[in-house]
Amino acid sequence: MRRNKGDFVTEAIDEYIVFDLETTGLSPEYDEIIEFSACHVVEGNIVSKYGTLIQPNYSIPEFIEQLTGITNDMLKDKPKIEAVLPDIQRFIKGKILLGHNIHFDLNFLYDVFKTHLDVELNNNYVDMLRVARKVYPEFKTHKLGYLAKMLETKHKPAHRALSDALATHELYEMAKAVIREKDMDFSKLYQSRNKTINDIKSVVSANEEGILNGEVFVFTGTLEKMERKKAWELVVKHGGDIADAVSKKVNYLVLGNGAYRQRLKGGKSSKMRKAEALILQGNELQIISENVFYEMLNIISNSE
DNA sequence: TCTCCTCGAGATCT
DNA sequence: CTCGAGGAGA
Repeated sequence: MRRNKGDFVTEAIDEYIVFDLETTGLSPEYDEIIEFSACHVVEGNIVSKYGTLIQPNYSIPEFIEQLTGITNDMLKDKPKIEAVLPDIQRFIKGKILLGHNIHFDLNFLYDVFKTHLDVELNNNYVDMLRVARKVYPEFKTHKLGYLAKMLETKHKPAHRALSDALATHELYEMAKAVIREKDMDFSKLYQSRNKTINDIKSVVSANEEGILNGEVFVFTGTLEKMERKKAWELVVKHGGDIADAVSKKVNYLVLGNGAYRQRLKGGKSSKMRKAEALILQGNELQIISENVFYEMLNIISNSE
């Protein structure tokens, strides 16, 4: 499933929805949501809560029953996801979302929104995991349970949606306090080597009607005719999107001409192997040469 | 030396 | 996904 999610928020925020899910497993594709809990926080205080258990279509694995304490028996009279989705939608509408390793929860939620409401979940979000890694780099791990123990949160995570959401809320408020004390620049929390990609996305104005609209590109190998940065700019200018690594959301892997020739001799980069694996799984991803990329943009290719 | 790039290892969610 | 080590080339 192609996901067009919101953007991560780089500044400290005082109003948000902190939420957590329990699911039947780790895969948004094959597993289901069995519990949703969320709190609306304004200026550090919880002003309202919403939560519900959810009956899945398939029974819960025993491992999940053990982990969460949620049993098949507990869910047999509970509403199905379709029935509670409108309430969830109302509760989070227009708000910034906070969660621990939030992409996990966001992906599940995104998919059910798309399937049952035909809506793309595009709320902006903050990932407590990323914040914790930057604020507490000395910690040996940044799991929710470990953070809660080290920082002595009042609410203890218990692999239940509400307890974990409440712990995440406390941790975020604590992290904001540390950031203020140490005068850290919150926007820097998200800086990585990926920065150049984000820079280009924010600086280059995208053409909404561009010929690459909705297409996601990844480059591998050195390009012959221009710097990779320049190629990224071209993609964004034509309405496309760029990524650093091959994943299911990627539509095109562009091979620098050097890599293309190498491929003819059997040499393959890891990006290429990953792309081929995804294609075998039925994903609509194409591997194209640098020259074909220029042709897509109507830039005349004058070699070979 | 500097910059750009690749690759492997380890992490987090249920 | 993110980080660090190390290659390739200017």
